[in-house]
Amino acid sequence: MRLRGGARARTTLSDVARKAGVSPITVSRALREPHKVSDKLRETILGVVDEIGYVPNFAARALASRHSGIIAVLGPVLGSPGFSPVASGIEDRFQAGELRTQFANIGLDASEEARQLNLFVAQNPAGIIMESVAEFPVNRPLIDEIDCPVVQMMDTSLEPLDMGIGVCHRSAAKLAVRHLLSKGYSKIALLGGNKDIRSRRRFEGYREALSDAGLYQPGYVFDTEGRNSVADGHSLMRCINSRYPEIDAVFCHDDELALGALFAASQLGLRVPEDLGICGYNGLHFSGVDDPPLTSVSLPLYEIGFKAAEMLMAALASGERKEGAVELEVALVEGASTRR
Amino acid sequence: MRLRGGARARTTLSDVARKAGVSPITVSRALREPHKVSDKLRETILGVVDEIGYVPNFAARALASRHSGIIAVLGPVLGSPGFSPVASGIEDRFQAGELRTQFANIGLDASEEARQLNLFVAQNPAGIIMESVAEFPVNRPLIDEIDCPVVQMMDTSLEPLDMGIGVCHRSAAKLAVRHLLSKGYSKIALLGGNKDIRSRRRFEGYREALSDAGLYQPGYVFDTEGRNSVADGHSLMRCINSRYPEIDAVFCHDDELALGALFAASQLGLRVPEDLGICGYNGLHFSGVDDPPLTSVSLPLYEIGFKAAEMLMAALASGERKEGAVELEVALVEGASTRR
DNA sequence: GTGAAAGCGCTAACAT
DNA sequence: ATGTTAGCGCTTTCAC
Repeated sequence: MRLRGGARARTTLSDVARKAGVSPITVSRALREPHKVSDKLRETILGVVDEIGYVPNFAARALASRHSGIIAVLGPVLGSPGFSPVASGIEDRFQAGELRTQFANIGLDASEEARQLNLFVAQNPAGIIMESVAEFPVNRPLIDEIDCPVVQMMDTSLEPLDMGIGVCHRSAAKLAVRHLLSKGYSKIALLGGNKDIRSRRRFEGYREALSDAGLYQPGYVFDTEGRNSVADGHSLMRCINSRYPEIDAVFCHDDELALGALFAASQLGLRVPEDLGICGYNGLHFSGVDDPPLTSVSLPLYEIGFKAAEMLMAALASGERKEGAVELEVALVEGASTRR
Repeated sequence: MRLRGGARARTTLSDVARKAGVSPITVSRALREPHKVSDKLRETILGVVDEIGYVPNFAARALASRHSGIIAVLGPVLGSPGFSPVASGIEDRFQAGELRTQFANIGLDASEEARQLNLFVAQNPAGIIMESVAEFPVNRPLIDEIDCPVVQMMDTSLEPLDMGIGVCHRSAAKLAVRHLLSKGYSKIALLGGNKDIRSRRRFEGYREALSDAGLYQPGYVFDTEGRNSVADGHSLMRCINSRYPEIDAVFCHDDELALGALFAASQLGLRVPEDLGICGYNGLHFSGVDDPPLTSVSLPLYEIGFKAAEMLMAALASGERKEGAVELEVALVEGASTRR
């Protein structure tokens, strides 16, 4: 397989230098550190760059400078609605800087996490922001070896690797369940899986809150199979209703599951919130599609992304791998799906 | 800002070579073209690689070999449900190869398309797969300059750049509208924007089909504002109902808009399909959340992605930039939202 | 403020 | 099947 392109040689820094009558390094400076070059020269150089359409070669740049300018962002479900605000936060913070972000999906598998980490290490990333899926710090040694700052996102319950920012999923889940209890619901199901560490923390919070009230029922925990959360919530809710008609509230692992549950309830003739209380997780907005509007645990998703980026930049600026985890607050936003 | 990592020097190919008692190029071959190295040597070398934890430096590799091994995938809304099967098709085809795919969002803006193309050119991609958003081939000169094969996805109505694969959105839209007409609907609205070239093709198909029947009404075309299609469909449908209660069917730009319209209809007390026919676009599955199940124009999304990747690999194997567009079939999948 | 020299880590091309 | 040589295009370091 011929992976190279055509015969046409790309223009290089030297081409620009020759045409501008300066040395290559001056062109390099004009492009990366304009203030270090005299106004006159800079103007000439940038003119030539434009004229001959010079595009820098990132591989050469990365090789010579020992950094690629890439910030690697690793997460389990980058395409999910819940991740989207996080990504926006990250991109907004890096906006207009010299760093480029690159996203990679690691699914729910610690070994894929390791594989992707290795792929990025090969690229000398400037930094890594990750939402780890490993329950146990199996990839800890790998991360320790990495020559760049690492920010661990989303979950503060993990043993921190370098820097961390997130929420406590366990207490967030407790908050949700206690809210349901305070509204008079008592047979409360959990919808959605034991899939990764954050899910398990939510499960723990759910179990603790119910155990405290003497109402925990292992049979009321329902795992999802697929990834299309709305449809999952829908089918799961139907299944719950047929097998455990006594259940009077559901706490869902994410808002899409909750939305699916809401649709199913409506089709089953269950009144929400009278017959069934529904509480979601993440605090997404469905602009009226959810009728009644869903109660949800609102996470500062955008802020997590933004601050993760900020911590990374601070570490890069100082040149140190700092330690320290930041925990942000969550809030229960009461809609109409739990009011009674 | 110190972008470099810590002081620890990364192990290099030469380190491996020294330890294994061979020359660097032999290590390089053992890693990339194992069959060219004797079994014995290969075993020794891979042992050393494992032992000292050698990770190749992609920048050096890219610089020396003049290709980065990256396949750039550019599209307007990579996170959308409609794009997801396309991405799977692409990734499945490249699975286990030496090429890595890298995705980038270009939004709905031809200038962002140009910017991203330039960013990738700087990385010497092995190939590019793109879903262009430019109505006019403004980026054509840029693409002509690119030293690698380019596959244009989704829309066969564009002047082909190198290779193309997709469907004819105009006739697909016609198919949908004719279906609605055949079911006895006559006041048919169009939901969803004039945002990119594919949207406009659908609009053209819609207009043609209705004009042929003498039923085209410019006022029945409704543009969306936002990106959250379900919510958009929902609010737009409510607005349509209040302003044009006579409308008896809607053809939606995508299935999520259609889903939103379906929810709104149900809340408005409109019976689907009796009072209102709804037809979507893309052929996604909502597993029972859509009740009644939506009629939709089904596109071979996965196949488009898979074949785009295939065309690219064929071009790489032959070393030529081939020309030629492939048009795939679409099908109208009748649900219960247009049956009457 | 500008330049010369050296080399980042790897692979292509050409030996042997 | 393995090695030698040269160089990819840029940035670092140090000199002026």
